[in-house]
Amino acid sequence: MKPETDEPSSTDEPSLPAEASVMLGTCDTPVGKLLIGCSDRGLLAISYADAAGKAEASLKRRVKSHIPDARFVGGATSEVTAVAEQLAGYFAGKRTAWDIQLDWSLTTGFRRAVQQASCQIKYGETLTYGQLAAAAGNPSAARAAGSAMAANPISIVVPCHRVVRSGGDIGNYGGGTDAKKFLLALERSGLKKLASAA
Amino acid sequence: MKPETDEPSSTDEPSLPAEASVMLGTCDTPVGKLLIGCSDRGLLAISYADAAGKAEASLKRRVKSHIPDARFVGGATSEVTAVAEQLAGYFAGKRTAWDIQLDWSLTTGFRRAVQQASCQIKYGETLTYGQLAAAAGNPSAARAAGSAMAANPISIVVPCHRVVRSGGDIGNYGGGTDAKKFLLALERSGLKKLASAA
DNA sequence: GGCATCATGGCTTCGGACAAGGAAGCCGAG
DNA sequence: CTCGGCTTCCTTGTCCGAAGCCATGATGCC
Repeated sequence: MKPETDEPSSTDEPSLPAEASVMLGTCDTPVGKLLIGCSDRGLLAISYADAAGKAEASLKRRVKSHIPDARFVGGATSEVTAVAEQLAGYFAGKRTAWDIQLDWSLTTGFRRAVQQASCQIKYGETLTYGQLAAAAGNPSAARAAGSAMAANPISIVVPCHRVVRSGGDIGNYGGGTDAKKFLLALERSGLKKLASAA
Repeated sequence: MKPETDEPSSTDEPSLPAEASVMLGTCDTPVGKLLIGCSDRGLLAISYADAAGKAEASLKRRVKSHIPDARFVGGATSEVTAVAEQLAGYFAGKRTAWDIQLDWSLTTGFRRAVQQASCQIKYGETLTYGQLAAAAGNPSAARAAGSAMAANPISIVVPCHRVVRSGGDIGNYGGGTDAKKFLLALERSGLKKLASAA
């Protein structure tokens, strides 16, 4: 092993394939059309689509900034359709948890910690931005937790809609407060449905 | 696999041990005392020691900034002594190549590319900063290549002393220009010795 | 209750200041 | 005239500091 290795032997990144493909797709839901992005490592992003291709361009830019050599492939790949199916189940009130491998590549640092902490909030329950910040390790970083939620790359599956203001207010939401209300109502009714079924 | 994973499943870093130990040691050479740092992944750093512990503190800071949870252990570990032995052979004019696993963790981006490219320069040969920049992928970044060499974490083994000015000038060196001259002379005489032995 | 106000913390962005260079041009010595 | 030495103006990737941003929270006032 001479040290004169061309590029690799970086010992840092685990020799990831020079070219990473990211599969893109969409999905229609009661809260609007969603963009779905999957890498070979899991679900990378879910974001709200808009009429113009603005959201998609924004998503692509974001991916590029974290995965410089990403290559985008469209069409309904199995990874994307699997996610879309679980989303359909969720919006039908039948699914209360996800069975999806997540790829956190689009986020780092405290924000990632907050986003991962939010995954602990169970279906139908809510937490305060301050409580979430505490769960992520810094009780006084409530506002930063807000920023983290705003930067959530995987809407709905990473349940940022379950985080509300401390005053009882519902708080803001990237998809609009109406969407946030809808999701929380959906989960409440889903819980009732399950309870009555039992 | 629910998405609610506490911390890991980051899919980004390959689940490295939360605590990385870095072994430190020293080595006396004709160009002065050297600091040697090894991680469990290979040789991390070689830098010129100074009378005060300034160089060591600086090295520790640098390690900390790239490997936040690094823990330093002193003493002559096998990794460090193995490096010291190869250095002794090199300064005795008997060794012309290294058999050491390198850990590039302390450097990134273009600088890492330049430093890795410099490893292609063979014993006793030299390259221009501009040529090196070209080899690293950007022919017009000669000055940036200089910065990269100045930031070289692994002196001597990553042969930044083999890079000289285009005008024929020897150029600068972290260990002092005298040390650079010494190393180049050592390698020239080493080549002659090998030639006469053959 | 509703609202203005300040405090807060992490992240992003930007502008400027570096630094182990290079090439052109100018000048005086030989 | 020619060449070494010098100045001047490129050049480029990083680092550093400052400023701004925000999906909040607690307080005080009406």
